[in-house]
Amino acid sequence: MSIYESLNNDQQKAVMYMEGPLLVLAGAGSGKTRVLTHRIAYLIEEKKVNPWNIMAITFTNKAAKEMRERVDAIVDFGAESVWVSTFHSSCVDILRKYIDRIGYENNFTIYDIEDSKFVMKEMLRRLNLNPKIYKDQVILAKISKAKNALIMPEEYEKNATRWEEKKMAQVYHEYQVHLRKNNALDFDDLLVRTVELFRVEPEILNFYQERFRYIMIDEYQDTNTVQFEFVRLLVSKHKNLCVVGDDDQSIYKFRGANIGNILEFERVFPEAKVIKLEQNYRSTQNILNSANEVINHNQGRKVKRLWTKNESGELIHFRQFQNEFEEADFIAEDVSKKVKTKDLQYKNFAILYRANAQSRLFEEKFLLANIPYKLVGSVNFYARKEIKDLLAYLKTVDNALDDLAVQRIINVPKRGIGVTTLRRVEKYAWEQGINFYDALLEVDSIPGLRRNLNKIKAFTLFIQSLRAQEEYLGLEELLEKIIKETGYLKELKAENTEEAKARIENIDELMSKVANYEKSSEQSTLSGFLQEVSLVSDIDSVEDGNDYVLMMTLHSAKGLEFDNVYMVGMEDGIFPSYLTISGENSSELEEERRLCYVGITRARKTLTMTSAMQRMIRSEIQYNKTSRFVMEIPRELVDWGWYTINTRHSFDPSIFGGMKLSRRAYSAETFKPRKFTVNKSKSLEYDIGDTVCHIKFGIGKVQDITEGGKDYEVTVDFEQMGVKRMFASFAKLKKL
DNA sequence: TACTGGATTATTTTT
DNA sequence: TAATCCAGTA
Repeated sequence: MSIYESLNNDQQKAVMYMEGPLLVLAGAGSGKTRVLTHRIAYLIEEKKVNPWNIMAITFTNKAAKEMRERVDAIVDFGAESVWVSTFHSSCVDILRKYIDRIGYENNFTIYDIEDSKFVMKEMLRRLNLNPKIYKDQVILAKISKAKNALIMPEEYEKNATRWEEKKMAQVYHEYQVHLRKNNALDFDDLLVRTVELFRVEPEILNFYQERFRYIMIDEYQDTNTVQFEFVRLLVSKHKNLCVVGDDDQSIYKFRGANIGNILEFERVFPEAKVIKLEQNYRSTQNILNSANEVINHNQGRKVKRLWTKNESGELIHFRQFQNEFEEADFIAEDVSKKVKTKDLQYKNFAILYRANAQSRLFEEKFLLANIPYKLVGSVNFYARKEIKDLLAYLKTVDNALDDLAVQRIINVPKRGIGVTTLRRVEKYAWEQGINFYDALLEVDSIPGLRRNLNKIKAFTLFIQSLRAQEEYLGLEELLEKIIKETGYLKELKAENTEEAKARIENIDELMSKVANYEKSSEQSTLSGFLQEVSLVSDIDSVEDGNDYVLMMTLHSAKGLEFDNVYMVGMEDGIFPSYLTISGENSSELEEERRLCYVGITRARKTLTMTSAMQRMIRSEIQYNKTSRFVMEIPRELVDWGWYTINTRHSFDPSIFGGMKLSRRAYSAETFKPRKFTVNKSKSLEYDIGDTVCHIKFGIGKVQDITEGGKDYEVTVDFEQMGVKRMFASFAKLKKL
């Protein structure tokens, strides 16, 4: 039997249609990834297309990785030469080869948002603009928007009518000048510069047109104008384009995603064929019907109606609570109960919320209930301070052209080199037209630095010695050396706070990532590692093997699926968010509704929506109505519970006394379930009868230890909290 | 230069 | 609530 027989009719059509541009309108859970992977297989095996000529583009590394694995699994030969990558990494690969044609050097650095902000702040200061009016974030957002719409500074200037816009254009221009001078690109530039390269160098474009004869794009509804142009240029020769998307799942308009790309696909490519995939393989009938009804309240969409052969399943559960504490309590208890009684795994559950700030309470409750969880988002691993510091050292050693990296670490740890000194060096570098680091090397000729001469020399000496050693030291050893000789770790250890401990763990994790990189890549170089690291996001780290409940925003959940989903904070003012209902802009409300649709369709078996009547928001108590989205679900599809009167979960303030998490962003790392699997083989450092200490529950006596499937389960009688059972590796008990 | 405290200000964010 | 920024002080 051929692999294509397992596909339904529409899927087969989508896989086999080869006559020009194809738009696959794939509803949630309709097997779009299957279509893409099978299409790749079909091209290679039936159409005898050289795998080398096939390009598949996704948005996240995670999606790319998954697609790669699935292609590997169904294609016998040549799968590894298929180009499967994200927009951004594809562009990086192209630019590393050819960006010198448009006035950069091929070893450019990539700025993340934090870097851009830092640069922007400095720039605004230099331009003497009032930071009260010119806010770095606002300006960067505008620049990003312009870039995503492929508007260059010159054009921005031309379009500007009002005075502020003219000023804005000037800032945009300056910012680009700065980037170029530092041989740096921000995320948006990766796309913009590639398009520019294609436009000015036809033979390079031609090369890639010949190379990528068959192009496939996933999540097409979230492409922005630059991405579209990138694709359009590439396919304009052979016209073998297949895009897969769902206009109902377009949720990144605020970041420049152009829903017109999908809605007007047929206009841009008049010969295009459209195939709809409406059979859903993921969810129950009830979940699907709810999703259909909700999304039906939107105007201006391509009409689709998902159906499934799956059973109708449970009703949608809705529970309203007095306040947010009860809400979190209920969910923690519900998960716990289901895991115990129904023999489910933690990884079958996900909690989805509108904004990251909502995660805190759930973390606290899950900690207390001993439920392993992983928080996705909020702070990207590589954006954490300690990680960025160490990476900045590596960058400086690798290539001291990156002024930003040098400036970041010159006084970390504290070397007594302050802002005034830095300004002087900067000024000197500016006047001489040299790099910051090179200016540091000429410190003797910089006026007004007498007192700090030696401090600076000590720093440059340190960097030079690291560079000298880079050649024969491995990456791991190099990093180790930096950590040791800067005293970075020592300083953190001395702090002895929860936060410092979390940072130390992150550093350990970085070490293992470096080690991993060295092992997995054929020729590991410092530059290679730094590049790999610059384009990863938090969601990429979610792996199927680990057993934990996932907590994330509705946005990050796109593309994922779970047996049991909780959508929390279903209140008007939270979701849909306050700003979208107060403004009379219905298109923003529609985007929120699409977000809701995305949330609902993540669920395979059960969906629980919760809301609180009362909620503390920024130290103010808010009273919110139940979300209009909940009301848009037909009444008969919902189990309304007892609507609100649920005495069992009444709020007991004593539970919260002294239990605040030190810091949200770090706590999740502290409870990495990774440690779960690792620890099992080791025996425990404590035994029955020992006195142990738990970071939240305090001191207690071990009553029992049993060996479970993956881990030891320990029963402890705590002085304050009473008897608790917990997983050993998760609880991290310390013997006293 | 480095630290402290008061004022200020808040979505969502694949890279 | 909580993070960030700036001004004033040690």
